[in-house]
Parts: sequence; C-alpha cells; structure tokens
Amino acid sequence: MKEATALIPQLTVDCIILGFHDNQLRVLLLRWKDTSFWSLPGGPVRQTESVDAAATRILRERTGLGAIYLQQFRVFGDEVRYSLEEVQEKLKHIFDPAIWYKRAISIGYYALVDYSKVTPLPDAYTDECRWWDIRDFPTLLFDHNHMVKLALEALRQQLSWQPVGNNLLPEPFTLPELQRLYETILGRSMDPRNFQRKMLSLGILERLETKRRGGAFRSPYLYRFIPEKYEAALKEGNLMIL
Amino acid sequence: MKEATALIPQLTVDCIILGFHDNQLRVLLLRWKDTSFWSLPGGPVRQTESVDAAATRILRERTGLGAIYLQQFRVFGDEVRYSLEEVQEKLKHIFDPAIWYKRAISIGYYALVDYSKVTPLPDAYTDECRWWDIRDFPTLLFDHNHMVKLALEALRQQLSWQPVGNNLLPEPFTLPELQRLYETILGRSMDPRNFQRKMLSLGILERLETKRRGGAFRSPYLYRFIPEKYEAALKEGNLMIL
DNA sequence: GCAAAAGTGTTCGAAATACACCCATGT
DNA sequence: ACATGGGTGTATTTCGAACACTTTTGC
Repeated sequence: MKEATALIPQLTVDCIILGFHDNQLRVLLLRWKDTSFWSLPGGPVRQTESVDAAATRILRERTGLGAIYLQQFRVFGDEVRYSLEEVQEKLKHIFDPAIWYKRAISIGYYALVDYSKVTPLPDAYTDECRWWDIRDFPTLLFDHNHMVKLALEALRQQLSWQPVGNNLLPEPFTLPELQRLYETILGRSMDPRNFQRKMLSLGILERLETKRRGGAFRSPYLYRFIPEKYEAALKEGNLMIL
Repeated sequence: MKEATALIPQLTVDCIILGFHDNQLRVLLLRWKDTSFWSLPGGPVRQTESVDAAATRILRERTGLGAIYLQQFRVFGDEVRYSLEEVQEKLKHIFDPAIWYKRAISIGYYALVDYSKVTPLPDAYTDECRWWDIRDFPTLLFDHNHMVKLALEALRQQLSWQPVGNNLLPEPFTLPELQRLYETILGRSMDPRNFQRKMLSLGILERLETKRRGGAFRSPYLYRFIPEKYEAALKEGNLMIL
C-alpha cells in the first residue's frame, strides 16, 4: 500500500511482536477497521530510513516502546505469497484496491518485548490491537500465519544467542518465571532443580535481597541479569538450556 | 542497476558462493571489466521470479550448477550501505552513473556448492570469475566484505542445521576430508579420534568397500551420507561437532 | 626403509538426567 | 490446618576432552 512519504516500492516489513504474560507467550495482532480480520503489524519502508528503522518505527507505533529488541529472521519473497484478490476484497472499504502492489516482498522481524510495558495501540486502519496467546490466535490475513510459525522456529533455533530472558521478562524476576519462559518457547517442560543449577552455574544472575510476595505460598527469590556476564554468555551461545 | 526485464526496484540479491578445495573454504568472486575491483555475484530481482529464484538464477549463471543449496542469511537494508559516488566513479566505464539507484536493499544468500562441479563464468560486465581463499581475498566493492563476514558467522551458527557436508563435499569422501571441512568452517582443529567417533555415532554415514588411492600413504576409507538419516539428523540439529 | 597421512581405544572429568521431600506463605 | 507453589541434594549416566602409537602406501 502507498502513502504520502516516499517509500521503497514493493518492500514491506512485518513484525511478530512477542511478549510473555501469565506464563504464556503472546503475539500482538491488529484487527482491520470494521472487520473481524486480524494480521501482523507491518508496513512499507521509507526511502529515508533503514529497513531496521522501519521495523523499529512500526513497533514503536503499536507498542509505545522505544528501545526494543528486534531480529530479522526471514525474507518472504515468493512471487505469489497470498491471494491478492481476497485481501483486496476484504479490505476494500479501507484501501482502494487499485493501490495494492501486485507483488510485495516482506522482511520478517520478530521482536521480544516486555509485556508489562506495552500499551497496544491500533492505527488509522485498524480498530483493535491486542495480545493473543501464541497457541491460540485467529487465522490471519496474507501469509501471516506462516510468518508466525517461522518466527517461532527461528527463535527456538537461535535461543542460545538471543537475549530472551532479558527482553521478555521484566526485571527482577524469579527463577520459576524464567523457567516457564524457556518452557513456553521450547515447548517442553524442564526439571526445576536442573534448571536452577544450570542457570545459576552460568554466573549471569544476581540474587536480590528481597523476595516476591503475594501468593499463598513460599516467596521466591528475585533475580536480575548481570549485564556484562549476560552479554558475554550470549556471544558464546551458551544460553541453550537442558 | 537496471535492465530490460521488469525488475523490482531497489531490491537486489547478493550471493556468497562457498566451495571447498585443497582443504580450504573458497568464495567465488567477480572482477569488473577493465578494472582490478572485485565483488560478489549479485543482481536485481525480476518481477516474475521469487527472491529465492533470483538467487538461484544468479548462481546458475556464474557456476553452471542447477540444484544448489542456498540459504538466505540477512537483509542489508541500511540507508547508506557504501559510497555510491565511489562505486559510480569506479564503474563508470561499465554503467552510466545515472542508472544507479540512490539506494538499494540487498538480500544476502550463502550457497554451498561442490567446487569440483563448478565452472566459474564471468558475465557481460566482468572479466574474470574465480575462487578465492576465504582467508585471503581482495577488498571488495560495496559492502561486500561485510557480507562475507556475516555469511560466515551465520554459517557457523547454523552448522548443526545446515547440510554442509552434503553440499560442499563431493561424494564419496573420506573422514579426514570431512573433518578438515568442519575445521575450516569452525576455524579450529579437532582430534581425529573424537571426530570419527562422533561422526560415526550419528549413524548418518555409510562406509564403502573401496578406499581412496593415490597418496604416498595409507588409503583412507570412503564414505557416503545415508540420505534419510542425514535429513533426520539435520532436522534435529544434531550435527554440531565437538 | 622411509616419509606421509590414516586408523584406532582408553581414561578422566564435566555435564545432563532422573528423582522426592520439606519449606514458606496466605487464606 | 491446609493448599499452593518454591526451594533444594544426590546418584547415575552420558558425553566431550585429552592423549600416542601402529598401519598402510608410494616412492
């Protein structure tokens, strides 16, 4: 789709924005105006910004966040990525079908954000912007379901080098919280004793004085990442777990 | 740069074509006509082909190979990737400086090819196409040195999931040959006993009856990958070595 | 027979796995 | 007091690391 500012033709960015809440991975989706159709936040790249900057901009507009962890994971460049006619028909009350490119190449990014700091915000073309559970969200327009799937695969594969804990969990956090994050991403459960031993042995965590209060149960310890140690472990690719 | 066929504007593909010969990783480079300037093979994406197909086409044109292992590894999308003026000046006898896009986004691919099956072939704009040792090749035009560096990092990181042996080594091969391939990619040497034990324990290799002859030394056994087993191990990401 | 590279086995320590009970807290 | 989730130690097994000598071959 086209806009006033000068754009790079036929090139878009789509973002899989991931957050973690209630022990679940969530993805931020948009519902198009006066429809029940959902899709990923995305948009064109401007002539005056880098591709990464375009992704950052789109992300900032939907989440209100400034500094964000973004990772390019794939270019979607097939000649036919989805039914153009279908999309034109479904969104014709929003966009003149004539303005759609016959073909667009999309660069896929995943973003890891702190759920608690996000204020989901729809734009001029959408009525609603909200989090969905990654295991249960609607069928999306375009090839966006495929994109989410590949984003998750990329994330899993790159787990050892991605600052996952850092970006998805607000500090301070407890070890069970961190464990559930890993479990959710990897899709399997882990032994808490082994998880703790492994995590603590990496030497990247600092245990705080205070504990988390509130539940009707034993108060867990709070932890923070030690930034330098954390960075070092990431570079080594040491963060794969069990 | 522009051509007769309809192109996607401002979008190019660049290929880091890797081969293995004389126990060294090599990269295929082009020398521009009447210059001493080298760069990676690359080019625009046509409207009628997927991005992957564009990379495949470029690769086929330079190597003569049909089925090739190609892996997208990065989009180079900065607003300013290199000095446009410098390139226009250096290549002005080949291209009218006016035809250059002010900005182009490039999708980086690395390709793993069988060195022995490649016939390097220059195109209309280049005088020479040849292999260079990956540890010692000229400064390239554009941001191509950076691209090679990132391609190698991506390859190293993805080693466990990439069909490296499969594509870079002609079958049948010997275990020492395979070991030197891994050593070259990872940039460190390994113990031959440990390497063999690990490789053979994966159950993806078939030892052949015949041995390789020719050197003034003991004849090594020849091996072949067992395709189904090899595929399965790749999916699991089990191929990381020592 | 000699030079060059290939083949091979064992020991040791580290890390991964499996497993179950008690503790702290709020209601 | 009880229900809920958090914290912790040990034994076993597996895997990676280190290490050196003998064999084959062509010249």
